[in-house]
Amino acid sequence: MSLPHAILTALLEKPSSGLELTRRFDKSIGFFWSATHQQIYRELARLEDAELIRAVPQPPSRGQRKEYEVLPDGRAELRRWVAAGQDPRPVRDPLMVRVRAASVVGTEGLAAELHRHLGLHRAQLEEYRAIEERDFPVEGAADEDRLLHGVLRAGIAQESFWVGWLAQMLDELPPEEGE
Amino acid sequence: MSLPHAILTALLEKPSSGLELTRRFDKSIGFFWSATHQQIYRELARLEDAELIRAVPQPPSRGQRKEYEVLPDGRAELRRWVAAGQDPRPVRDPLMVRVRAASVVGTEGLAAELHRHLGLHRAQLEEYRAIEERDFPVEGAADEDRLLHGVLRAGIAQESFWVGWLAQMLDELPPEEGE
DNA sequence: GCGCGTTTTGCACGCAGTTGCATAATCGTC
DNA sequence: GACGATTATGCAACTGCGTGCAAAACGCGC
Repeated sequence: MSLPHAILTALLEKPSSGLELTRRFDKSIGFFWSATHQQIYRELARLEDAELIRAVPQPPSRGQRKEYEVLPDGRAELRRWVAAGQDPRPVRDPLMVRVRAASVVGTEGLAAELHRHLGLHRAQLEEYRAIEERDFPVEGAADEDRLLHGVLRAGIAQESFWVGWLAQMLDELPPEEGE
Repeated sequence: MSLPHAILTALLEKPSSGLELTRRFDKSIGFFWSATHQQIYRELARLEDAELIRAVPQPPSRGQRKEYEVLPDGRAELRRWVAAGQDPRPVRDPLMVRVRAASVVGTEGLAAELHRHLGLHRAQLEEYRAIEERDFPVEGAADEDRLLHGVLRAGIAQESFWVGWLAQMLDELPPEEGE
């Protein structure tokens, strides 16, 4: 259950409304924990219920912005969670299943799909690299920055791996018609 | 929705009962698409309903082994699925969320958790390497084998990445008491 | 100041996956 | 041949997440 804690983190970085959060997720935390706006609204309501966050006083009504901020209990809960243990979640990679299936029923149509993924991962890699240049231009920063940079480096390494792996697989794959 | 196709693949490699499937999942396909026995039983029932697989004739009763095999329609469906497109699922990595949270509320307790993960990934890497030595001792095999070896190489690369990344993060992290 | 699109929040439903428990057959042991 | 442990299948309830849709406020144009 990481979503509530991802939201607490985002709100500590900057108090926001549901929609703002959704947008910030799309280009930072969401790289590692994606969430739709409904998930976020639901979770904000739960966190407010649990009194870990609160909406800054405003006339509450539907369709009206509600700005949330983290309460002391929320910060404490996040601190507790950072130290808590949690096993890595089991891997679930449809592409690997697909390749395995192809080894049984034939590789027809597989190359195109690998190609498409290659493009997607290349694009993501570019995006990460751009963020790195923008946010971490020099080495030797503060502890806080080193952690954030570390997370970004993980993303870059993962995407680099996929780009390399997909290229190699496409190389080894018997060519298809219409390529 | 990869589970039914993972099961079809496994059944094509070798007709099996539900429990056998569960066990084979735990040490092959399950590395990339884990599943519990309940998921597998439910999915087998659905696949049988859809007439993609069938139970080889036996006195059907509870607690009695039911061996399943893939029907022609099932093989066709799997072939169709291999060529189908599917976007990579959004990443969901609790550990990255945790590190990011730590950059806001402090790293207390984080090192221990990173250390634990390092151990787990090291162990998984060992397991993959053992499988590689056992199943793919030499290069230049058949197409089918090259695909399977490719999937395994992906697993090895991922685990290697984690081991390296975690070691570096632990290196950079300020040391804690009681380490 | 009225209509209309946009922004922001939210509900309802369904599916995939997990956990806990139940039930039936089988096998070993004394 | 009775008992308990193990094997094998399955049901029920719950949770997290995704999709589709609705509803309230706001902003803009005329």
